[in-house]
Order: sequence, then structure tokens, then C-alpha cells
Amino acid sequence: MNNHCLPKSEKLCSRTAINRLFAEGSAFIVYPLRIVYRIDENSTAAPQFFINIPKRNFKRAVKRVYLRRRIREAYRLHKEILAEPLARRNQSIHLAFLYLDKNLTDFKSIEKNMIEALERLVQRTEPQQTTES
RNA sequence: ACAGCAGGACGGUCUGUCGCUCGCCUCGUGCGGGAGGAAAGUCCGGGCAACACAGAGCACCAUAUUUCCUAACGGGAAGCUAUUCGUGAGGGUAGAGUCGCGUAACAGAAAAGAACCGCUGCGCAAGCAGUAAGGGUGAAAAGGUGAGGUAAGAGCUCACCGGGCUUUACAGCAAUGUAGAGUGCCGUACGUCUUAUGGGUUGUAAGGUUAUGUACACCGGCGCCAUAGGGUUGCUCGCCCGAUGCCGGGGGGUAAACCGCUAGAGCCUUGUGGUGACACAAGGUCGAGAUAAAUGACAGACGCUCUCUUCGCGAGAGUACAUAACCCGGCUUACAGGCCUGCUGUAUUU
Repeated sequence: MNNHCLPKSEKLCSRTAINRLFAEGSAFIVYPLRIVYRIDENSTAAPQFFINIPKRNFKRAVKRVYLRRRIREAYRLHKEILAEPLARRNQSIHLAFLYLDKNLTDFKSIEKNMIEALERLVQRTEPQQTTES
């Protein structure tokens, strides 16, 4: 069965790790989400993620909390899409989800975007055997 | 019944699947707790903590009717005075002093010791002098009405009315009110100015402990005594410290963990006192503690409100505002909907 648990070890809390992620990571957009990621080869650690809703776009804390919870739930329910291939390839990943739109969206569309984003991540992190030995 | 005024209290419920966080244990597919009335704005006042602190003057900021409440407040309660809105229940605003100085747009002759027209006297006239009754302007025009008086007029004088000041009596803890007497004293607002009271700074990322660990900041003691410099609230005076030497302690950075961190001016009930804010007594009770930040996501059902309606057990739409970050007391602002108590107006019935 799929494991939908989301313990604290899968959250990205360290300030230095986050700074490294933004300094060295790659990014793409599945609107309204912007995904920043950084791959560690030869590591068995579980993927770590965090969510950022810019205060600039949502002044009220209620709306930021609303979005953070829905994005988190979408990730929690579908993270196996990403975790399973990474574990097979001996990779670990740091992830950041940034919400770009200035309006609220419902869970259905966030879920759809999340699935698409995770599937693209799996493709993008495919190791290129042609370049590296 | 409808419309409204004031005060108070509330602000969804249940089921299933998958999760988060804290605590406890019998350590598992366990049990229990888990946002608000404003948690918000960060506008006041405290607690707590660290640092600072001889003192004087000026400056700066805040407050300013009375009595009371409170740990405290710039908050609250009950009053007082003036003014204003409402038919009304009621609501809003203002409230230390004022000798001097400044400002009062436009219009108007003039915005404070006023002469444009008018009126009166003198004069042939030009004009000079007097005059605030009347006109016109304005948000505001020198208290109002009447009589006397006068060349014409004017608190110039008098009567009554309105206001101010002084004073006496009574009521009230007081602000103040009521009544009497005296005084012709009679624009208003704002600013400046004056007086009284209060004000050290920084906020839990405070601050403390542990771990890792090194080139230097910092602290203590001794020494040196001369200036640069620094601190003391912004300035002035005054005061204090004081680089480079020696000895000892130990810091920066990473920010990892823990404490601070939730039992408190706490909450609930009852009683007593008080018009009230509130106080006191007795009994009961423990109700989040996260840290890139939990308290949720999805599905369904039921409430509640509105609209449509074939008046049905129907259909559709909506279900607010706002997410703890050390903790309390207020203030301000946002809020779908109910509910309770007292009162007002209108209409109707008996």
C-alpha cells in the first residue's frame, strides 16, 4: 500500500539547506506552481520539501494558510509518484513549491497541477548516462 | 405586529477515509488534548528579562471637567457643563489657564477700538466733525426689546430679558446646580504662550544552559595618567570610562538541542456589598504550546438564512470576519446569521 504519512523528517527546515537549494537548484513552472529542486546523488534520504506563499501576493494569513494546507495535502497524497523512482535510482531531492498566482484556487486544480509537476520532476531527474560516466 | 435605541451573550453539528502536532502509557494499526471574539491592527498600560543609571538647566513627547474603579493606563463606571443630531428611546463632539502676541479665506467700507451708503451739525460748495439706529456683505458685524436722552446717535442712562465676574445661603464627597445681592463688565474660534503631572532603552529572535570549537571582539585584576576618542536621553554644563603592557577568564561564526513556555492580576458557579465599573467570601476546575511554524484535506448528511415555488418531506444559491508565536488588562477596526433583557415610536385590538 501507498504510504501517505508525512513526518517532520520530510520537511525542509534547515536554513542553510534552503539557501543552497535556491542558490544551486534548477526550476520550472507548472502554473501556478513554481518548483525549485536540487538532486543529491548516491543518497537514500527521503525527499524533503517546503512550501512558500509570498506575503506580497496574499496579505491575509488566512489565505496563505489555506493554500499551504492544500498544497501540502496534494503533495502528501501523490508523493509516491516521485519517491519511488528516486529511491530506485539512489537519489534524494530537496524541493520548494512557490505559489505564483494572486488568487485562491480550489483543491481539485492544485491536485492536478501537483501530479503534473511530480511527473515532470521524475523525467527531469532521469540520470543522463551519456554525459557522465 | 412593524420600525428602531441601549446593554449582554453566541458565532455551526455529525459520520467515514487519509494525515499533522503535543502529552501519557501497558510502546501498538493505543488513549487523550489541540485557535479567536476579535488570535487581527500593534495604538496605550503592566508583568517578566537584559542592559544602563552622580547630578543641574533647557529642549522634546504624552496627558489635562469631577468623583470613583483598577496592578496600571492615554482604559472603564457614574455624574457635571456647553453644543449638536434624532418625533422618541438615545447618540455624537468638546471641556487646565489665557496677561500678551499672531491668524480669521472669499465677499464686504470695516474681521476689532470699524464710517461705504445713510443720519446730524458746520459750510455756498468742496469738505471737516460727530454717529453703530437703518442698508448691503459674510460662517461671524460689536448682547436683545422698549423707554428716556440727544443736533443725530450710542449701556450714554433706566426697566425687563440673555451672558460674564464677585459674593452669600442651601443641596452635593466634588465638578456643579438653585435662590438672593452687587457690578454696565458684554464678540468668537484656533495657534503661540503659561501651568501641573508623567516619561531610561530594548523586546522572548529578550535572556539562560549544553554541544562543536578557533585567527580575534569582549570582560575582570594590575600597571600607565597624556591626549585622541567613547559613554551619560537631543543640547549645554558637569561627571565617568579610557586604546597600546602583563596575568586570568572567555567570545565571533555555525545557529544543533533544551530551558524561557504556559497555573495565570486564570476560568466557572453561588452568595454578599455597591446606581455602576468593580470588590470580597466560599466551593469547584486545569482548557494549545507550534518554531520555514501543527490544529488539516476530501466525500457525505443535518442545521440556519435568502430566492423561486405547482405551497410539498420540492429546487437553487449562500453559510461571515479572521489563523495563537512570552503572558495579561484595555482601545481600535472587520464580521453571515441568530438569541436574551430593558426601553422608544407608529398602527391595531380589548
